[in-house]
Amino acid sequence: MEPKGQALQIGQVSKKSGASIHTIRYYEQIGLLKKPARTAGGFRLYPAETVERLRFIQKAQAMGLTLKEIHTITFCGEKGLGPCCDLTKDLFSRKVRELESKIGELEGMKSRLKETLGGWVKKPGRKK
Amino acid sequence: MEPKGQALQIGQVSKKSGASIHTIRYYEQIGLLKKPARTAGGFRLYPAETVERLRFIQKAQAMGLTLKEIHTITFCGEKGLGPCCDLTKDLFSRKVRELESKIGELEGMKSRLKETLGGWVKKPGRKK
DNA sequence: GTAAGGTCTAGAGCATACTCTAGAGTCAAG
DNA sequence: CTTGACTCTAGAGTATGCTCTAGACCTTAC
Repeated sequence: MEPKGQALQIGQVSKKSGASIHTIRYYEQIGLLKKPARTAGGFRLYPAETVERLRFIQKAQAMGLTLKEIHTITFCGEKGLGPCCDLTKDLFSRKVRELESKIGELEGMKSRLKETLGGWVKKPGRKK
Repeated sequence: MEPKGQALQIGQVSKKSGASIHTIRYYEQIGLLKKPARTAGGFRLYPAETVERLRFIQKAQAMGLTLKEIHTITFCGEKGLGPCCDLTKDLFSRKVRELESKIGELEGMKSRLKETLGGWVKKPGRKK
């Protein structure tokens, strides 16, 4: 295999991906990123794909997945990226239901709040 | 002043309010409940209102308020309960807007998820 | 007086996802 | 070889709202 592009240091990965250096190391710590190669001196050296991976993680977070869930789906097919098995599909379906119930909850809160507010505005200082 | 009802120990307050003993002590710690009277031996003695107050807190949480916000509104009128000033109204209005934006966010997540799912179902294993 | 059960305190632990620090070591340019 | 920018580790801190523990102490009934 030819060397595809040169390895990136953590700071470069950080800039390209938008994830902070701290976050990248944190992800490694919790197993969300594989341990990268190192220089003789101990600096991390990442392949270019890592930037993609971080972007994928960001997108998944934007879809409401937790890091744990992202970990599950990105390693379930061993490749590390993309939809790969029923596990992922199930997770997504479950997540949709979760989001729906959360939305319902929030809407309940909202209407309770609005009701309360409306009551105050209409009869300020008056007891029912 | 006549003694109105008898004082309750923390366990009784817990049972009547549904809040755990730990939670009640935690609320005291963060200032959400006033420090209660004590027996000679140091046991907390609560007036019956405390149960009401805990129920109020639960309701407020169900409306999406944080403990900090509940603290603000319940002490802004010095009485400890109910709507009392513009501060509370403002908080509620702000909260409604917050909830609306959260709902929008979740709905965005949901549609992104559903879209992704739909794509997988329609063309399983096929690259675009 | 003694036993059972309730309560006390200070502090640690949990879950999530970071965020930051200190102090030391590394790398590349000039 | 020095300088400056970058990176390293281990661990603490942030925010929210609890939840639990250990070991001691209090209360009440018998």
